Amino acid sequence: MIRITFPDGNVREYERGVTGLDIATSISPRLAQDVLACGVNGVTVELNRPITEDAEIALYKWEDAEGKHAFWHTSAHLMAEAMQELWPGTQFGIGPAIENGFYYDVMPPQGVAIREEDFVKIEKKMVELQQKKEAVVRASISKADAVRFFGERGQTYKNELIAELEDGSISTYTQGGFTDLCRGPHLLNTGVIKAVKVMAVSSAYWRGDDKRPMMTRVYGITFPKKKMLDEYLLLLEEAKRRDHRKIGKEMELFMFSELVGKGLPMWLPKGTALRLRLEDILKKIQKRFGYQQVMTPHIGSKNLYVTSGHYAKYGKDSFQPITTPEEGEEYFLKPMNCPHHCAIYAWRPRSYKDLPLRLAEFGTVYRYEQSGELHGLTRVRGFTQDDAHIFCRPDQVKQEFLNVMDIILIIFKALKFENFEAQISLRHQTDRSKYIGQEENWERAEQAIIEACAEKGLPAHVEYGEAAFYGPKLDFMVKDALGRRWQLGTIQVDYNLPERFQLEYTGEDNKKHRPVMIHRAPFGSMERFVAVLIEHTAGHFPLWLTPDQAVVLPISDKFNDYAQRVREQLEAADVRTLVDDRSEKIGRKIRDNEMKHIPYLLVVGEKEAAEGTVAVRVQGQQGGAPEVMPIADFAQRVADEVAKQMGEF
RNA sequence: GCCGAAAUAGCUCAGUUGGUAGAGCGACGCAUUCGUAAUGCGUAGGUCACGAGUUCGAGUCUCGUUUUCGGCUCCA
Repeated sequence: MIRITFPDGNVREYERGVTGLDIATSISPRLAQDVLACGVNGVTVELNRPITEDAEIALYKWEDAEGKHAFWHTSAHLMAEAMQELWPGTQFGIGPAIENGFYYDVMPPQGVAIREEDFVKIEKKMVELQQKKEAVVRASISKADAVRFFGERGQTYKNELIAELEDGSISTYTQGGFTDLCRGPHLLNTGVIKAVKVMAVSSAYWRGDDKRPMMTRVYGITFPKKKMLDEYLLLLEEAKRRDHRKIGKEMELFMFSELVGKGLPMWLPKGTALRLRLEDILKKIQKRFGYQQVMTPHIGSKNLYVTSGHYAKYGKDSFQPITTPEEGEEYFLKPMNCPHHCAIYAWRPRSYKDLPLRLAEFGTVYRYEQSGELHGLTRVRGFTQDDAHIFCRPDQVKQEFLNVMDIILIIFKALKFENFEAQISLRHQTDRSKYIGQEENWERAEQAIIEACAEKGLPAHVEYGEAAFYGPKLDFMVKDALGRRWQLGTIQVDYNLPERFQLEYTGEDNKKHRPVMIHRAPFGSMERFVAVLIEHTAGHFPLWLTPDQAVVLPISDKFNDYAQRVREQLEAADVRTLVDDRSEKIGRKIRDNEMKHIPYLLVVGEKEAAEGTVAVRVQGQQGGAPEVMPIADFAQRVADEVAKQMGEF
């Protein structure tokens, strides 16, 4: 008998050689039906793997990441099997499960190109194969046998993978007529894959290397129930509706111009209004936290970047220098604000009494992003960071971190960003050759970050080896409508720039010391933040942010003048309104969703015409009578709501 | 940057084997003054992204360029 420990700490005894499925069956038939994979001492394996010694076990269902992973990994094999049948001679690369589904990199036979038209064909074949309910069989195989097996089938990519594996650790999985080199784990049977959808096809280099052959990457997703697929597709539709590029256009927030240049967003009046409101709020908070606003030029001399070290590292891969009539004079568009801020620090001798010195700037920077990387407002070539640099003593790092975290959390909370993650990036645990700065300072800063997170009760996961060479950092990631993770707020410790710029302060001991620099940007960049904010709220911004708080809608042209007067009164009371003197057109606009992001609809007309009243309808409210109230009351209502939303600040 | 797809009116899109450029919405004008997501009629608006080529003839076929989209790679 062996002892099996469950996640809740329960222990049960089973026969030696018991499988995950046996254990699930012993608990309940329902569980046996739902379980997809199991974890044995932290390693995920298939359900029929015999367990031969005492172990901690976890049973994974669809709801668990591990269960989904096995499900999709097996689905990738199923898709490969389908492609092998459709296009014999297809060579297979790798086919992993990903966050939403799976993909398989394949090299179709000469003359075959997999296109969107083929998706249905692949899906049909997958369903056909799935209905055979083929068992997925694992086999351990020697390296020599593996080489022979895949060699005979012309699977050169597989052979390349095998070459890197250790003999004795190689396994294959077979279902029906398809055998794949794979570590697993997999489902026991393809029969549970009830709903399949091929999502996309694109290309990817073999092993991500642009010197290697270009393979066809086919993306798919599968579910144990048809209904779940339908729901997922609906979610994707919803995500498309929330796309910041679409809403940005609808709301007239920003634009791009081929004439101006790619990746260079321009903020339209409404977008600018929204952005300025965000900036104002942050400025207000920063003032409270002892920041000083500065302004610096958009370009800097080559020497500035040679000093900072950025020239050596990025000079060739950035926007190329601006030259002047003067021989040998070169300037660069600034890719970050730090060097300028360092220059401000060095402007005059600093005392320990000056620290922490917190310099803030909404600084527009220019980075030469690869053209294929550009994406709406989330990845652009010109953007504005809500930047600040804190120069402080090493022992002040923790307190400064706590303060910055406060700022970020105030903002995230006010905007109801709950779906964020924090990541602490520290040095590699063993290899510390690439890091600059004193061991003692690193140690102290890393500890400070960890402690600061703990003190704020912020769940953060630690990534070793992810720190920049110049210092550890804490990043805040938010998910957008499509589940993509975007880095927004960031706090980074920097030992490098103070060194390179020879920054100093005079300490209590009357000796020169080197300050620590902290980079921080709660929003990250205004562009990306607004993009994520749009997708997060689907364009329904908090009342204090939205460019138009209300539409004043005359029921007929007879009331145009009245609507105009109502608007004036509201504007005088700081309510931002939009008015059109053609009621039916407004109606159409709203129906066509051009104004669906404006929170209030104010109808003015005869019934309400008692001078000084409006009929208030909340956007999205269907039917029913609007609420009639005096104009002043509405203005008060908006003011109250805004005050409530801004109470945090 | 690489692979693939796309680009037609302000917006969303149609345009069938190459034969005079289309719709809905929007804009503008006229009429309507009507009762709670909303009227009718009309007008203007396009070098079919740009540049070459094939052809009697190109939105449609070929090549190049630009931009956008989906991926890859990269990311201070």
